[in-house]
Amino acid sequence: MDARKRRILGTLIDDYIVSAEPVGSRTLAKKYGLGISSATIRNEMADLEELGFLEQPHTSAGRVPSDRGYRYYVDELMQRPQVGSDTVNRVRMVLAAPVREIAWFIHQTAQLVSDMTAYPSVVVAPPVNDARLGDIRVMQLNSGTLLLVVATDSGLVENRAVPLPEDMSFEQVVWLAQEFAREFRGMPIKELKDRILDPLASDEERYHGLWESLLGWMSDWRTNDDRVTLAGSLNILKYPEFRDVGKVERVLGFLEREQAVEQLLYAALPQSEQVHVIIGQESPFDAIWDCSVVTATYQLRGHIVGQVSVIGPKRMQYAHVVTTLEMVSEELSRALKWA
Amino acid sequence: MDARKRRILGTLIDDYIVSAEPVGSRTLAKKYGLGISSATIRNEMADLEELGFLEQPHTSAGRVPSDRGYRYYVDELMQRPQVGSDTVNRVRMVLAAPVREIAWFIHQTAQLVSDMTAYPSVVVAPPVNDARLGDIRVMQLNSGTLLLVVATDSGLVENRAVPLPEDMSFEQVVWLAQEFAREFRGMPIKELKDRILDPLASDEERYHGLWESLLGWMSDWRTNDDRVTLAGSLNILKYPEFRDVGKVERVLGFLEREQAVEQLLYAALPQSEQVHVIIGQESPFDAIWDCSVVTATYQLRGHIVGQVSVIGPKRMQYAHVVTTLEMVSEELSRALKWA
DNA sequence: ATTAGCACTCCTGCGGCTAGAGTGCTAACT
DNA sequence: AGTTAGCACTCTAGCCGCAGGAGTGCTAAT
Repeated sequence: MDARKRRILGTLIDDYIVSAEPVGSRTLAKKYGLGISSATIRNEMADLEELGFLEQPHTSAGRVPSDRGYRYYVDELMQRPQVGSDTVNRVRMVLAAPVREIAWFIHQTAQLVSDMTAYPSVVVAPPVNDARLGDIRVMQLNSGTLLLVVATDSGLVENRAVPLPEDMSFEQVVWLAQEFAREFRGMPIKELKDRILDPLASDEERYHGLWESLLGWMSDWRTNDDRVTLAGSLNILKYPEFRDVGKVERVLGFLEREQAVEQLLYAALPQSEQVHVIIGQESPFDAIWDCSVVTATYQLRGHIVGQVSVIGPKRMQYAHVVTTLEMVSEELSRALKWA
Repeated sequence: MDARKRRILGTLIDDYIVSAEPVGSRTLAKKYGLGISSATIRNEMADLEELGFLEQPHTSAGRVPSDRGYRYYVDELMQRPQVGSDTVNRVRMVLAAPVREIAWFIHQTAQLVSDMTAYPSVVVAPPVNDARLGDIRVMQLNSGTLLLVVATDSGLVENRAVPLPEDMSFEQVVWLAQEFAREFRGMPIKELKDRILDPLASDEERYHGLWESLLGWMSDWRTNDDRVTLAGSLNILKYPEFRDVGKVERVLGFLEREQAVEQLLYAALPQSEQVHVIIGQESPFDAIWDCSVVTATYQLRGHIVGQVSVIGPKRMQYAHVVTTLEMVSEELSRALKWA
């Protein structure tokens, strides 16, 4: 893999990323001043194909990058652009807004990223399981209905309306919730749920049915659903590789399966700082074998808690996406400093 | 418009709804035992075309219903099926779940409807403006951050995290929120917001900056955004009329414009009980001229507050959709009885 | 090692053609 | 007078073959 081969491969991919058409030796020689003739390029391209970096849709078409070609491009060739300060400012403007619930930041980020990259974006919120119980508040929606609001120490919030038990007054419930919060504050939600499911715990029976309601509700807290926010999914319709409705259906259908998405992006977690790229068949899910996924992680209190991610055709603007995600995830971590 | 013409028109539309292909006289005569020859049907179809109920894609194709044809079908011809008790039960099972926030019901309903009809579904939540201020609670997310929870009397809930003002203690904030709630409880949110925007009100300045924060936050409450929930949008990809990505983009793009959708469905409000149908070019939005929209309303405390709706190709299963929506909206109203 | 030249391959697009479906009209029938 | 059989006509979808073009691989010259 000498310098010239790298140069050719890089240029070819650059061109294919914007043109979406197989690239021929002529195009490469003419359009970009490589200083070598098309014949030489042809030879090199034949080599590159043998090495597995390029593919030919058919004999007399130009070359197209293979998964492996993209991989090499992403790992070695692509040149990351500088992120414009106006872009950074835009992100900061949005995320530096008055403090909000974490869920709000997640949504904004997804929206922002899909706007900035013109690909669909997926953002995974911090898991509830790892968080600890913060506080509980009760309010009365109307005569027969209560609203319970539970917060974790990490700023995640969940509301749930419940009927007011007939044999209890509102004040009793408030007191009960206080007791509950006092007893369990600081306990990891996961542990709390485990304990709830332990039959011994319910033996006590000391606090009426509502105590159980509270416990039952906690255990019902969807901790793994609902973590995934999708934005800009329609962006995918813009790319010619998805002119076929069947493909669109497969990809968007996949993105709606939250557990699958979460599992996919889980792969990005170990690589702490690095932005993680999944190209085509590197994915365990065949529904997105025509796609690439770029993922960055963000942090809350120094721990990685979630992912910001972009999905698009394999012919993706990797350089732009990678730098954008790096920047956004950093800004998101910063914006969550308060939490 | 004699009985036979009606019969023919009805059968033709029934067939077209499932086949999606222009229907010829032969098909009609053979497949359905109409007891008349194809020649007679041809004559009748020519009449029906002259009357504006049918159209011909081209000379030697079968006939296709026109917007007017569908309209007549919906108003006069279609036979509503009985809703199976198992279907009703399924809906009740979902909606009769332990009491939740209204937003939860809206989501569930949208999901349910798109599942049951296999079309995208849109549900509009009750407007915040019409509701009255219920209660406010404050909780501490962490040392520097508060969570405000505001509920309306109609069960709508909104959370907002805010920074704790430096010169106030948590207890002071709690007290302040109580005061605020006490002073304004029962006031329509709209009025509250108007009052907030009135410069005179802020003259008082009696309760520090946080009072203003509270007011400012109230005025920031998105009352008209966020009312629209979309579910099952991918369903549209299943129908051959949307095999073209451009069309999909137009329609789904439209559905993401919440204000537009709200405005469209607003047309359904006056017709209280009735299910409302918009066919093709009857819509003021040309993005959905290839579509039909069926809308039912639901109630909260005896008032119509929102819409449950389905969008699909003009060749829609009107009978099924109309009865389904009627049933679901009724069940939704019932499920919201507690609010 | 590079490059010009050339024969070869394969896709794409176009025109023409045919088969099939469906119509409208006419004439016969009840 | 309404209905129906028959028939000529129309229009499309699909297929074939063909030419043009793009791109390749190979060979021979530089």
